[in-house]
Amino acid sequence: MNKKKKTTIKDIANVLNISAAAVSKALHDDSRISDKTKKAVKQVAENLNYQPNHLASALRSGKSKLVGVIVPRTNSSFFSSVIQNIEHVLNEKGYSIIITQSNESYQKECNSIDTLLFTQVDGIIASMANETVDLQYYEKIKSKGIPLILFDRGENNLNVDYIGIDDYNSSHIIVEHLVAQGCKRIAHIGGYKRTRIYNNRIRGYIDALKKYHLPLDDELLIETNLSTENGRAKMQQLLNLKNRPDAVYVAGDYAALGALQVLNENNIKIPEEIALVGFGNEPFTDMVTPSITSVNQHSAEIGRLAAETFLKHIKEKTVTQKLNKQILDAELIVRDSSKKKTL
Amino acid sequence: MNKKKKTTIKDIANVLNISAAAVSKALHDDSRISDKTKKAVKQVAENLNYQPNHLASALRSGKSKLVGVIVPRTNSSFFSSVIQNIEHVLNEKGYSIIITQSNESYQKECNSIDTLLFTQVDGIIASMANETVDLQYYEKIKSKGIPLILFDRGENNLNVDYIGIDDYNSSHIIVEHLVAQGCKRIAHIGGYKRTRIYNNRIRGYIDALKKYHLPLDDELLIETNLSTENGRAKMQQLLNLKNRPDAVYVAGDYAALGALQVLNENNIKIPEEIALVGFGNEPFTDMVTPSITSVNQHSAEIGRLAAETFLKHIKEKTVTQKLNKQILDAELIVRDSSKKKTL
DNA sequence: TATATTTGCTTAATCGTTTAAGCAAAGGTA
DNA sequence: TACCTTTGCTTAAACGATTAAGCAAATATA
Repeated sequence: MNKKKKTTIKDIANVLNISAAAVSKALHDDSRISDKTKKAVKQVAENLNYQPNHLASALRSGKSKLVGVIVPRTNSSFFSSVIQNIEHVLNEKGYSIIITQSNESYQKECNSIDTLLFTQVDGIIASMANETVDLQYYEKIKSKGIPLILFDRGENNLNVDYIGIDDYNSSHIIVEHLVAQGCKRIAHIGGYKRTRIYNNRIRGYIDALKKYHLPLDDELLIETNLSTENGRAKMQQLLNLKNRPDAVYVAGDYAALGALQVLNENNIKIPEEIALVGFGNEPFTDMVTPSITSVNQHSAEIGRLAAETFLKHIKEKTVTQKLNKQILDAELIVRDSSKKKTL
Repeated sequence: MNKKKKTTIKDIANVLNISAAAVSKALHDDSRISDKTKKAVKQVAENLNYQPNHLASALRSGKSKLVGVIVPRTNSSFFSSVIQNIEHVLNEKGYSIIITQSNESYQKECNSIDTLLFTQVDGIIASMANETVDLQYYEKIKSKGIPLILFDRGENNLNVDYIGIDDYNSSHIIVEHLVAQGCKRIAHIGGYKRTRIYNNRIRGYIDALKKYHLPLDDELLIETNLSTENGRAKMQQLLNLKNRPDAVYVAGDYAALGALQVLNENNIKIPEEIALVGFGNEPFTDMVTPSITSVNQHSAEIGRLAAETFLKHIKEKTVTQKLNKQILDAELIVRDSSKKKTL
């Protein structure tokens, strides 16, 4: 019904009999405009319910004030929290975010990048899909000269900012904890080695085993995509071994959940017979029986840092990007699934 | 490093010695441009890696090709799935979506609306925050003349499109199921009556009790915000009753989880002593022990319909909006928490 | 052959804002 | 009084695309 023409700076200018340029400057508190005019302009703007046309200013200034965020999925507490914090920090500086989900698909990720570039975002903050190995699309972002910030799932070769937790050390902490519980045959259901973070967790696992003089058994180190289904399958595989492990460290909570289900279905006592540790501290780790020990990834901090890193780029107009890692310490949340001894 | 100037249609025009207008038309397959020129233009566009400047076309055409989506939160499987399907449908038609989270806060919701309007979105698809009672900001959207589509949490008074499930009938199905299990004192931990969907669930609960000639006991009908914490508190409240219920229907899965925890902690047999039913079919309902019977809300369908409804508005250039409800049948997923009898 | 229509482009205006350049008036300095 | 600076604005050109209007050449119609 209200097919109201939107108010523009020209309308304001007409009311006050000044130029549109003066209005624009008044609204931006330019020093060359008198206080009297500024006050008048702002008053009229208010009266006419003036809303600046973002498209016009974006076109003219070359800045869209939009930031693209790419995540594998939003329905994980980790990514959701990261997003929330990115949004919070950026909103305060007048930026809006466009969220896209890759659903762990490389194809979808490429589409997302195209969409974001098409929308003229001023920067992209991303966590890569599991599938992603070809970095050509990310190079495309860099070649456009807009800031690219990676978090969680990153890649050294891209030479851009990266924010994440210390995956290598997290594995150490986990193995240390399990050893303290008296575990001697610790298995690892890990992610794919080609993904940096999972590779680090695997390396950390191997080195920690060495440190505690535990045997490194190939049967106990499994790569998978960390879905719940695969967690089930791989746990079953471990149970079929002649020499079963007495602890399983799973590199993702969803897969850990699958493992837990299989253990429960086989009436295996957790943690007495087999202790279980997950990764990610998803809310459900505290809901299931027994609750699953997991690693808190400091999602809020990661989101905040990613946003601030973007803002730093914008402020400094640094076009050259280089590998700049910000690594946070992760935190082990010990729960029933690995608490053999009352500490 | 690559501070490449972006290619514009002028660049293409210069290469071919034709006008920018001709290039624009060629790219849009205008019938008044020869096939030869079209082919040449597209070739050059490809060679120069031309990417249309979305801001410019949006400004000129008055269409940003962006759709705003407002949800209470993204880290629920329901909203995440709705979003995913909205995105899927809209992307195919050349639209991108901007997702914002209200975090159930009215203030944050208003900010989101302002941000989206500022970004010149072509439409808004929203599910309202629990807190929202003042509809003034939603009226603002309507007054801008852009399509507004509500889903899940809607409001009749706004007179806009609404897509959701049949909450009233869902309650009927739940009560019917519990009666079939032999339950005679069915409690309801519901949401706030002021929110339409929770009101419908409460009305459905009351009417279904009447239908099955069960007593309607005020003690057994509780309003709350459906958080896990409140689920715990209200379940405890029910346990403290002299005359305990033999079934509890909770209007949200997170609150149902809290109820489950309290029941487990008090060693109450589920479903033998007290049967439990949740709402929303969150993945964790299938993970906890016992698994929780819940209601599937057809998130994918809702997302698809919301997107298609938006597209219909755009196509028909219908500026006048009216209350147009699309109500889907919900589906009860029976799990251990209410399965007394083997059916 | 003369006129009408179609084809294939060009010109120029436009979307709403920002911003470099310019200019008159007021105030300050010598 | 003559000159310089500052103040407070205006003018006009962008940003990159779309599009109405126009026009010449080619083709069709009478």
